Amino acid sequence: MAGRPRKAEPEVALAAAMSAFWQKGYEATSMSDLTEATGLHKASLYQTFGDKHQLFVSALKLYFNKIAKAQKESRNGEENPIKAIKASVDSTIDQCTEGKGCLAVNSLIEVAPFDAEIDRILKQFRQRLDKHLASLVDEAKNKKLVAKSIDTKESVRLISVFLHGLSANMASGMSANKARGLLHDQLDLVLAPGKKLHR
Amino acid sequence: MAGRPRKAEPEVALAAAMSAFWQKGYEATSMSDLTEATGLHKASLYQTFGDKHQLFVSALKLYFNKIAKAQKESRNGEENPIKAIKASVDSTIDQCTEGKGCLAVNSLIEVAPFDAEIDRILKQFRQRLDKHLASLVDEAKNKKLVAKSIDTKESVRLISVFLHGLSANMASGMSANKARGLLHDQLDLVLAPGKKLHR
DNA sequence: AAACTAAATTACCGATTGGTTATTTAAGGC
DNA sequence: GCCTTAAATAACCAATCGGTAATTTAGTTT
Repeated sequence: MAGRPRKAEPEVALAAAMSAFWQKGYEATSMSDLTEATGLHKASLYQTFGDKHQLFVSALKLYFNKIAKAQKESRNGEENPIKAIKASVDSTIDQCTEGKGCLAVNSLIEVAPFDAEIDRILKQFRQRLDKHLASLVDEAKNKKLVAKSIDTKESVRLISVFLHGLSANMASGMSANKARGLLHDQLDLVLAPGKKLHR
Repeated sequence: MAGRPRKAEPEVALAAAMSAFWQKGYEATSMSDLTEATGLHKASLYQTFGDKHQLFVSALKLYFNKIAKAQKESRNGEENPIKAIKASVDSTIDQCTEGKGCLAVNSLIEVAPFDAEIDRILKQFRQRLDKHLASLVDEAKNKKLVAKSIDTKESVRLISVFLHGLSANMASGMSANKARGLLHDQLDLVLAPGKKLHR
């Protein structure tokens, strides 16, 4: 019934592959980069995950689960929806690494324009994150912490686009601290227009 | 003194190469893509522009001249510095193409993290654009079209990061119109906080 | 027309690419 | 101990990669 035991759980290898794609991008990551990162040999990778493209899709989905999980856990009992919003977007920044940025944004630029499947996955994921943010904004409006006149969808868009910009900047060296600072200013502008920036 | 005449001016070939890099990115653009785009044979490209990396550097610089020129021309006698700011950032959006985004932002993510020279060039270019924006903001402050309490550098940063985000979104399909709309909202938030968004 | 010169072209290079096939190794079931 | 099963491995593949050397073509100069 059982054959030779595998040297590593597929999830562990997949996490390593994700990290490799994250660091170098899809095109620049060769199969030999992936074997080095995972510790598995080439044929084992093909047997377990299919070809390079399928492996990339799986890595992206793993990345999404990571982000979504961090986003959900970020609230952690926080009652104030404004603080919950801050915690949520902060967790997104924390998942970006200085010098690597966000795998989803990187892929949006590098591979989505030529790959309908990746494009679909990325758009779907973005929608999920945006809807989560929107529900927090609506909650803040209900609790009168944010003016009713604020357009929820528009506000989320302004924050979301800004996050994309921060990811691009972190990919080329902006520190997480700097990014968080800018992000908080953006949040204040969008959700509490007129409030003085904290600098 | 003179040898065989070239079939195309180097600038024309360079523009074609730039377009190829813009569409597919640095890694994914092969030398054969470049020969096809330029109409020149491989050895001619090497003779005229050096290797692939040097060609890419030249293409980036051409792109910058294009953007900077469009930015400067965008004012075109406009007296109102607020309108000049709008025109300036609009010209940046106009240089982004739906499905391609901005070559500089794409390169910031794809190649700058692994290429010190490209990183240097991109940072230098970003500084030039930001300084131009900053001078327009200061002008607006002097003419009392914008509150003196506004922090120029911070405002420019918020606009610049937002532009990066728009580029990422345009690379994966956002229309130029949509981008311009979001950008104008962002400008209003940053430069005229408290003003109602126009939707 | 012969000499000179620079661009265009062809042919070629070793290395690496993504991907496959055949073989070996290491476990459990009988 | 043998058979089965599944994972690891090694050997191999055509195609393409970026890059170069040698040759041909098409002009100008004298």
